[in-house]
Amino acid sequence: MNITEVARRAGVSRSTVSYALSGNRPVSDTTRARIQSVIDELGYRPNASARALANGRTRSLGLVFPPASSHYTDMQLEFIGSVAEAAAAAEHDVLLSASGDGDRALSRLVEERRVDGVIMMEIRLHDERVDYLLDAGFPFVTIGRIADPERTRWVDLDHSALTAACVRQLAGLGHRTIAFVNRSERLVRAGYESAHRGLDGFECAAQEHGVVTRAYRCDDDAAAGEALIERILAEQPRTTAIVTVNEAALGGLYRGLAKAGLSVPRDFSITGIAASRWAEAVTPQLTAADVPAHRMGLLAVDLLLELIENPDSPPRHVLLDQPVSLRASAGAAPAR
Amino acid sequence: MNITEVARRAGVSRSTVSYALSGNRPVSDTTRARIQSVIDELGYRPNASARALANGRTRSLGLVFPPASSHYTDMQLEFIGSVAEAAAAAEHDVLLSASGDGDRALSRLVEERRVDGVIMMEIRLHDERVDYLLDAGFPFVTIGRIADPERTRWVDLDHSALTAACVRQLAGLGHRTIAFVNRSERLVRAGYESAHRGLDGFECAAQEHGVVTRAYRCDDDAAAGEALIERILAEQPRTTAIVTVNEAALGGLYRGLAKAGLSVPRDFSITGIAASRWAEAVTPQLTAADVPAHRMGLLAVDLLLELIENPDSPPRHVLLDQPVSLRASAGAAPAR
DNA sequence: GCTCCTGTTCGAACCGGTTCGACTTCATGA
DNA sequence: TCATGAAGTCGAACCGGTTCGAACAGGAGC
Repeated sequence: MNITEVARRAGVSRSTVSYALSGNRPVSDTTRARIQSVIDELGYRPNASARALANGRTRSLGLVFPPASSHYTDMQLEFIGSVAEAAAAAEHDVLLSASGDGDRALSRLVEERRVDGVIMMEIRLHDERVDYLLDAGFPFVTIGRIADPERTRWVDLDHSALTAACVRQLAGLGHRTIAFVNRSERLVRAGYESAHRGLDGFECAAQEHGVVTRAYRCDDDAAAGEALIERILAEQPRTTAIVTVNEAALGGLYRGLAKAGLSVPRDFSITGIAASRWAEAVTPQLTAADVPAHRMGLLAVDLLLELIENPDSPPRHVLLDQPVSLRASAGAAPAR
Repeated sequence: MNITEVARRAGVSRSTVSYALSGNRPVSDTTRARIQSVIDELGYRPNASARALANGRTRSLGLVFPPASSHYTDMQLEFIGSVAEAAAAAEHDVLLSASGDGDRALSRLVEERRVDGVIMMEIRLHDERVDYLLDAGFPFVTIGRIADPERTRWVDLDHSALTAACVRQLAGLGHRTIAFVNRSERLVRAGYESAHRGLDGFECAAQEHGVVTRAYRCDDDAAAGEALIERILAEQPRTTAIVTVNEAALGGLYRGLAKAGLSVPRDFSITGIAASRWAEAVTPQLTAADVPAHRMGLLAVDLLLELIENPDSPPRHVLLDQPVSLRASAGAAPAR
């Protein structure tokens, strides 16, 4: 059941079938109807590889995400889902590529022309994958932005604005010593964008409000969070609040506080940036800026498709702000 | 930089280049070396679409997962990641397809020959997608098994054995009234396999141990879990323990118990099946069978690749058991 | 010296689509 | 009446690989 068979049964040439399907040239109504009835009868569907070969468009998008060695976060899952959904709505597929530094997987996608464009997650301030794609002239959109963001297309959450908002809120509640719980050592070292900008926003706002701060890095799991609380309280006992961007450690942070005999939010406040799922799972629920992963996925696909359609269009990007959802984990600083 | 260009520069025919690359026919060492040096110089990579068209193998696998309307679980994320990883190791790509009941997306993958085979998640006991693929004679592996599992290939966690183990453990601790927290109404209604087999295992074991039970369904979020606890305690006040297969509601269940003034595990025990990430995030940590999502992903890819290589091989499947990780949420039944 | 075999290479056909140029037909306007 | 053009269709070339059959060379065996 290929196009030749359809043409034969409809008594027309292969090109006429093609034109009837694509609409790229006029086909008479009667011919079109005859072709359509053959197609319906046979259940014909054009072969994707052949079509891609002929017109140079695969109609799939690459989604490059970090390999399993690093822990996944809920934000990533939601993001992947929304990208798949948005792509499907535009009749595109999504090709997953778990590609780390060894960018074999990425170059496979690009150089073998498996996809028309790429969405990249877990961007670093200086990211060789971005340089590679720019060099190759291959269409791409990043989630997160590199240090010099003007030449590229991206969707990003304004992490520094959000952590700053958290500090501002805590300062307003009277907190004077606040700790920052960042992502893992490995990610920070690698130059992971959101970790750095989140920290920047935190420190700037803290300085502005005359708050004493200390920043910590924390592995992406509950055990690390629990251990970190102990360390924070030992190193800076006057700490009365935390701003966290590490949602995977959240449950551990809460447990650590409980173990230390601190009740949230009476004795200790905690805020940050997290997927709403995690923010709502902990008790008391976390006052935090929710990561709009779903919206970011849709936007990334939009931007990429636009770029693929029109390769010469100027760089575009979207910087998302996000209100802090007031839940129950931040309160007035305890009297001391 | 296509194969013609490589052939021209190496002074050989296109077929010789092809044979040098594939090894499907002998090529002299000197010729091979000449070709290789041209390839290195040009950075040539064969075009994936052309290759797929010529030899009928796309070297990609489809991964069909539920659409975003239903909530994603951590198990799914880990699974997706490990599938991508295993596929990459075998030089295959993974094509995501968020396909619900309207199986447009699935038939696109299959009929347009975008993939060589399909892995399907969220299997139902009676699943029309399975019937469709069987009819089409298309290679596939399911995560979870249909009611009549002998004809198909699958990887499944033995949910009934696991929930039974949870009941057995709780019964041994003296609990006499135990509630079961299942997945959402929608999923159960749809015939979602793990929900049904989990419930079966729970009820059989309960009967065996003379335990009073009641089964509830719960939406996949914290708020639903919190509300459910209230309902359970109202409808069956003698309940002293819960078995849950709903990891997304877990945080809410804990919160509900705390709100009711019940301390875990002193006043109330809770066990179940959950991704270890969630089990470890709650306080006290959940005694539960961990979902081996990573292993399941690898196995699914193995099974599928084997089937693609050898389409006539007999159905194979893997039923995974999993020990219950003893953490801190289950204890002796309170004296009454 | 001649045949046969093996190793190596080439040309052509093919996979299943898309697209370009050219050829009919037929209606329109001068 | 005849040029003009638009609508509709066809054949051929092309996208970039793979694979089959045949050709050719050189060495072994007779």
